[in-house]
Amino acid sequence: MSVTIRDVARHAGVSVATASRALTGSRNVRPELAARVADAARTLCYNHNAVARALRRGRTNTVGMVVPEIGNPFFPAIVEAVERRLEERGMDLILCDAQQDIAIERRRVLTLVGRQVDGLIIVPVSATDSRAALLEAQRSIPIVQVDRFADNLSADWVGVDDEVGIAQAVDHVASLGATRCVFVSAKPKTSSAQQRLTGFETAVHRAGLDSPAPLLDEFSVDWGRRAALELIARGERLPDAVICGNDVIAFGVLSEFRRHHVRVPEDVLVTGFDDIRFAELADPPLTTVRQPRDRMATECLRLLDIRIADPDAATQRIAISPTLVIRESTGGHS
Amino acid sequence: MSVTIRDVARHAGVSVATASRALTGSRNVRPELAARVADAARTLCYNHNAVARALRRGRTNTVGMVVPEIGNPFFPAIVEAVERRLEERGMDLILCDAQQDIAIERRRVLTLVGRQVDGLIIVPVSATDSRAALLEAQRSIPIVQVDRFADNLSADWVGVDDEVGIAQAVDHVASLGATRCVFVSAKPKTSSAQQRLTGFETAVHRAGLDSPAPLLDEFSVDWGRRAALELIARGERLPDAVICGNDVIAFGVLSEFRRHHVRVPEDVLVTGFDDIRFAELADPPLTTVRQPRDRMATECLRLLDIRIADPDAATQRIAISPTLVIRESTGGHS
DNA sequence: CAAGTCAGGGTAATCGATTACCCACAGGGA
DNA sequence: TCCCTGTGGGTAATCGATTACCCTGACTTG
Repeated sequence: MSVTIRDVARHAGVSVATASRALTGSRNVRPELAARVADAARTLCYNHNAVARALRRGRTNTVGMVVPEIGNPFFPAIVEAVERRLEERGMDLILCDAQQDIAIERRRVLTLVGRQVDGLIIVPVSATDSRAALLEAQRSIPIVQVDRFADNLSADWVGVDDEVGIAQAVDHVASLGATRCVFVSAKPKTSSAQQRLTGFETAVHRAGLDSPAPLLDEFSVDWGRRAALELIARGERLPDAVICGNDVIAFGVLSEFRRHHVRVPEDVLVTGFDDIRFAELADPPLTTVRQPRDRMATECLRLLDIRIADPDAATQRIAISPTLVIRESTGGHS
Repeated sequence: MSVTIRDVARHAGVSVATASRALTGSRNVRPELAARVADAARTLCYNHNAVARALRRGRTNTVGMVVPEIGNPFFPAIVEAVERRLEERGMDLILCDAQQDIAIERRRVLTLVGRQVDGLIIVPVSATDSRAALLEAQRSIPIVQVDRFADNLSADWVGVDDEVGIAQAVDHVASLGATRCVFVSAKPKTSSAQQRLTGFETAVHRAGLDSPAPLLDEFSVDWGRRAALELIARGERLPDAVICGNDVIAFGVLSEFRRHHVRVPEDVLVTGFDDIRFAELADPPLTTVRQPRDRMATECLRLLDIRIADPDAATQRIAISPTLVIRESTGGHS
């Protein structure tokens, strides 16, 4: 059914070795023969079998990527940046979704290893529970973590400095006169959630702000809504500012505040984290901490290159400083 | 470096055939030996080489998927639904982004073919220009198109009935008293854009509405903004309703209207298409046409199964009826 | 002119897993 | 007892491309 290099070789009247060499350019071939091979390949519509090539070469020219859940727009944004970089160098990306489930994540990772990808880029689902699978995979292929990292794992990482990012948000609302400031984020099951939480605590302490107990559950719109409802339902005075652990939470908060006629920024300041594409389209447009995705993607592939070249190179953790983007949810002007 | 089935066989003191049979269960093996093999595999941390298996079996247990641009949240939503279905049956997904570029799309498709995926699910970038690559790929593997389809291509398709969807939106605004109704969408380079356009024209005609020339460019937030600006800049009376070709355009329109103090729905009604996750979080929450993504994913895999089983089965086009979700952008209540 | 070098061709080993094919042996039936 | 069948084991072919290795002939060089 499928056209193989044998067919091409026969059609061109040369050996398979010559056909292969002509097609891949791995060695010189007399121009005349090369042309015959090229013709044969074209007329037969030859398309090389990447599986066979990968088996022989032991490399696939492909990197695998696993994200916790593709439904959170922050991840497609990273994926997009990585894809673009890979595209430039003619490599492919195999993308997998872990559906926020460490069992699925593990299966995906092992599948990618079995598929002989040249490297793995992963945003781990959990700080504690993703470790095992990564440790196992690491014995076979280079791994670079992005955005989040697993605890106690000696693997490269690139992300933003979450503590600095949250501190920027806190300092910003403090400078606007906020004195009571609540943090709505995810349970510290991921490194991001952990670091943003400690970042928040450090920052409010340093700024001398009053902060009720943080509301922690998960990075979702729905949780943002429930948290906002809870704040409203408490009946006490609303905080001056709600610092959200990421943008989707902030979306939920904004939406629920709007529904209950809590005005942002007049009554409460709200900030997010990530600067996903829709942040500037929220009502009001969301002040948030921007993660420099292109920069992250570039660094990420650089780390991967280094590790592919030398699996024993010292592991690096690169924390890029994020920037605060001020919009109307804290009174900025659009 | 890597543990192979040879190592497992040696360690268990059996032949590779037995090891393979024990591990895959492809034939009976004496329980005692099976246990030895299982032990060996466990202690050596054997992970089968999917590349070698694929080469031998000619199947990969994997489907490939190509989407026009993963940045548009509608596509990750479809991907998510497909992934979930595949996960249920223990298959993998290789996802690629075509970056809205038919050259890249072509490369991705051929890569997937070369990688021997068992089937290909694609949302074609262009109605006219995606055809060639798909035609070529079709000779090697089963293809199912989702959401959009390529012209003159005999391939399965599953999507929503765009004409019906747009008609629902038009009828809805007409029932609310709108008499002047403008369509903001993408140039008819994709089947969706084409069908939504003709759907719009048919519907306004049938409803006897007045409609200025449609504003057509691309499915992006930015175009939504520019289109809204243009409507405002014209200086004439704004239309009663703006029907958008998809949700991201509607987001742009809403955002620009808000910036210019055009009230929605009081001054203008606005509708979208797709019902992406953020549609209900827009300000005001967006009335839109919901695409039943799970249903589409299910149908899509069903079609793929049929085609894998019988490559010569008659091609099917399944148009699912979408439902209108009424929210505040047309005066509905949340 | 002999020896050495090099370019370019072919043959066959190789990557790792699966499986077609063959063989030995046990058990059953005539 | 002899033949037949079924079970479970091993050996080696196989998937398709790449490439190690070998060989031939042309060209250089002393």
